[in-house]
Amino acid sequence: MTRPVRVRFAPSPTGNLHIGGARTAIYNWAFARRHGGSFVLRIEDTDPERSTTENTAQIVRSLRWLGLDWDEGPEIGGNYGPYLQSQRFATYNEALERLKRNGSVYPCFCTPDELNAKREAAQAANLSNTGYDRSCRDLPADEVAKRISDGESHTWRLKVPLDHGPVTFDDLVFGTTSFPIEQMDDFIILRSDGSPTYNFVVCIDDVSMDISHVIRGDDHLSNTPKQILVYEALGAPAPHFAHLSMILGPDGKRLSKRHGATSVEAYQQQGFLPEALLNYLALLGWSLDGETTVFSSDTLKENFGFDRISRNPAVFDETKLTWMNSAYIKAMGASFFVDAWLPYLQEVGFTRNGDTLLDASGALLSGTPATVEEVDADVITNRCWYEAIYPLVAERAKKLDEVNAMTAFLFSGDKVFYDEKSVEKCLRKPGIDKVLTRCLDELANEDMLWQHAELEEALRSLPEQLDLKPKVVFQAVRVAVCGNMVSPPLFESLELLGRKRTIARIKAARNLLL
RNA sequence: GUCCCCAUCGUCUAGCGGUUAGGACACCGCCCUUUCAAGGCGGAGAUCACGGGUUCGAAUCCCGUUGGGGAUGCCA
Repeated sequence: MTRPVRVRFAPSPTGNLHIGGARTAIYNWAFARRHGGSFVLRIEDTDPERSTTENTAQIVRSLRWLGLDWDEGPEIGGNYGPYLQSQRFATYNEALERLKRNGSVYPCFCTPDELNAKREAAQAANLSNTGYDRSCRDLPADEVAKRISDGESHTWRLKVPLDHGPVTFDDLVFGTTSFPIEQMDDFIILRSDGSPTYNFVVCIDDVSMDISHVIRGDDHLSNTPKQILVYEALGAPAPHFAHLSMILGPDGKRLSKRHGATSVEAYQQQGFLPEALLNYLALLGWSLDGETTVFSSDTLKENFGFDRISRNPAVFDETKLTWMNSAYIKAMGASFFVDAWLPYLQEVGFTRNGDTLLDASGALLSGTPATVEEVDADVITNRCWYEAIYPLVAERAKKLDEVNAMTAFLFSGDKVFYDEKSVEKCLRKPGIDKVLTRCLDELANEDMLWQHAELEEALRSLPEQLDLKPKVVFQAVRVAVCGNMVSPPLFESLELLGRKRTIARIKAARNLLL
């Protein structure tokens, strides 16, 4: 009989969702979906000092943003709740009482200071085992009863069975792993303040939530034998374990804040698409076939398995993530693009008929940014125009946050922010005023359709007529209209800008030269 | 110190006894081109950490060494 697949992602809300946590969540999710099982979200908030509800909400938001869904969790409930560890203390107490009755735990009256002293002494003496010396393990029962009734501060420790033999388990990623019992410490499962510790509660929860597979970070590999001992004391079957190797920073050290952005939220803000992050993270330690790098979450769900998970730690390569993101932008299509771009438009207050002139750093020079509602309304009524921008930026933008700068010239009315270097190089040259004049002549025809093909048709012969290189002519027009020698394709840009503004800008640029 | 884990191009990886060691990112050329990109084509880049075995044959199996990571908390 194989029991139904039930997996969980159990972050502790002491910060927002970390890249490493996100990958763990993705693998849990993919495994559950692959096997038609359940994916449970459990919040490990037993440390009231560092846990906040805001962090919990942020983690939930990030997971959702990534496109993950779960079957049970704090905000959606389920048959195995509550899903906040802080609300499960009754379960932990009950389990502890059970362990007290069957003699697998004992009270320890050693103070933290004593323990520290012993530990330091053991380390100084180069002892092979620097764990607890078990001095409280065999205290006479009457003494124990008296000290407890006297109210003496004490913890509860797991009584490791000394004749147990090595603790062995088959890790789905690392294979058979074994720990000598002599190394196992009689670790604390209940603190002197009455709160249970991680290695205890995690077992209780996984048992009572009927978790079949524990998929988590490699940093828990050495905790696993401890937990197996707890399962055994409880008389409960241990789940299967799958440990995932760590994600490292570029320096080969464990990924942390000092490596820069490490939260999912930070990548979201930078303009990464959830599909791209998910794809990249999925590939960081797992491979579909060794060849395919871009694949959908459906493909992941259908193919994920532990047999193709790598055991070595992986360096997080933001360059490759960025490339992946650009691939997703190229493939997403105009409609999804506009939806994804919207928040960035709202941030600067761009609208089709706006006049927000920004300088090179993105600071407002003149004009009035639109409100969020106005941007919203504008995108709804001019959806086609916004979607027409997509092909211009799709091949250029690697991240969404770059799109505003790329298209700012479309939102500044008749004015243009001129990049000084571009003006010097492409505009302030002898004869350019004539180029612009001729250009205006060609565009003066009111009957001409203002579309890129017609515009190109109208201007294509200009270089030959003026006996100039195409580059000289078109770069001049580009700077006149866009303010910069680097811009999206010229004729498409003119089309989007419109007849009136294009002509106004070229005239303004010519006047600048005269 | 002790225990556990890991080791293929700069990076992510494929490989699971016989391959010219494959792919992707990044990098370098060339082509395309009115800018920037994108795209196409090509290139360089890995004595498979090192040393011993086993085998007709080892990146693949075994042992050791070195290096890295993790654990060793009244954190999770």
